[in-house]
Amino acid sequence: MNNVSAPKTQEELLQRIHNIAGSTLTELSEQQNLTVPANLQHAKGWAGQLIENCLGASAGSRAEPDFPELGIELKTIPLTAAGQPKETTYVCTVPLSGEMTLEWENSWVRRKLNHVLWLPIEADPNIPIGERHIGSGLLCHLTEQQDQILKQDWEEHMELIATGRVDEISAHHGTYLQVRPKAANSHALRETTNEQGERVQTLPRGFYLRTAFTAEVLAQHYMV
Amino acid sequence: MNNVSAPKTQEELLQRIHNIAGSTLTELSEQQNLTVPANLQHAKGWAGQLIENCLGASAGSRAEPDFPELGIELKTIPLTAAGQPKETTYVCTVPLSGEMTLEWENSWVRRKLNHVLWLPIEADPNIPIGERHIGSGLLCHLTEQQDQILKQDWEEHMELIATGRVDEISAHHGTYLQVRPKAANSHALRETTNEQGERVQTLPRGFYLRTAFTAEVLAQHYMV
DNA sequence: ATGGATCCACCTATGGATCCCT
DNA sequence: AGGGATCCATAGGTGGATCCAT
Repeated sequence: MNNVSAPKTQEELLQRIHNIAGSTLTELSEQQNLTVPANLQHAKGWAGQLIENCLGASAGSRAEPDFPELGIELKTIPLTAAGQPKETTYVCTVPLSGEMTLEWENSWVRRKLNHVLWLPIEADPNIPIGERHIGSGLLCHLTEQQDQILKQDWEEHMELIATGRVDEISAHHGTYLQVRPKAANSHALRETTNEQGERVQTLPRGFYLRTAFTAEVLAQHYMV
Repeated sequence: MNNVSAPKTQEELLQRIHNIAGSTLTELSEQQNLTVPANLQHAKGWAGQLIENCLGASAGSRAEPDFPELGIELKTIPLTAAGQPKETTYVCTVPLSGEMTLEWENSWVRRKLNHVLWLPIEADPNIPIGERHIGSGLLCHLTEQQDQILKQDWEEHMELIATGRVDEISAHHGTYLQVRPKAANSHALRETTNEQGERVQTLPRGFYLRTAFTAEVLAQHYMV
């Protein structure tokens, strides 16, 4: 695998995005001397990591945007044949122990989402993995309205988490932001504190963006 | 069956609505000397007609509101256990031949919907028919916004109908107002004119309100 | 053929489960 | 454990079909 250096400026990043727009995953993987998996069943994050490599994102970083110097997070969006987001978008882990930010403005979720480079990728199951095309990237800040709705979702989730009631949260909650399992399997355990203040084990969770949110992000830019 | 006289004023109608609010279908049917069916499978319109009788609506009228002197249409709304409309609401037949109104303001749909007495009825399948309660009636005019959206839906449908393309309309079309089959069965036929101006047979259709519309009507009044 | 509506099979949206890499 | 995500069974929504009375 080639190690591409980090882009030094936003302009450099946008140039790289422009360069790969229209490429297929096969083309990108050849640049990286990687082979394309026959299916994504056992390589779910493959395309995302391939693109991170191509763009010089800092790999495996924690609690930081993918391009820390630029403060920009990269998110691929798998699109159906109809051009709609096919899947929800993982944002970050839900804090279940340790100190929790209780102000939306300082939260991990908001820091990740405030400045995002959205990159659509074809994901119609009829298209072989290697032949799927990369679309045009969109660099977006949250709109006022999106920020308000995400804030409300996040505050409702965090209220339950902070009071030891994370097990009451289901994926049905939240307009844009969901809480869902994020683990190797349903038996995975992580420490947290229950309503009585006792240490107990629970399933690890992540924050996810519903497709309604990402669809809206895309729609905004179709309208420009 | 008792023949209840038509209410002479809007106040009289509202008084009758108030009187039956909270009653069960068994109570109403006893007043009318009718028996409650075990299920609605072979008596789909039973509750609606029972209530028309109780209120003195003019039976089996055509192209007119249920209370012609008052200009008021009666619509029952079946509610799920969660208080949401369970079914779409039939409005009227789609004109497939003869002269067609092409102005929303004069349309049959708008004349029926502009002034409606909505009457919620419990319709949770776990509740036996006779034990289902009548709710509180809501006498409503269309709001400006509802009128605009219905107008747009209706115009889009009528454009296709008037140009002989009714078969291109599916129930997926329309924000609030749908066009769906309205017939004894899928083999029923009715005369219409195709794109070439020839007389052909097609399935009879009706206009229906989506549950999104009736849910909004109810929600407006919860908010008052 | 209109007015009163509900039935029910299908299909799709998605919630919960899972997978790889570092 | 965190970051990259997609898989897939199933519940729920609803589109098309149907039913009775007049």
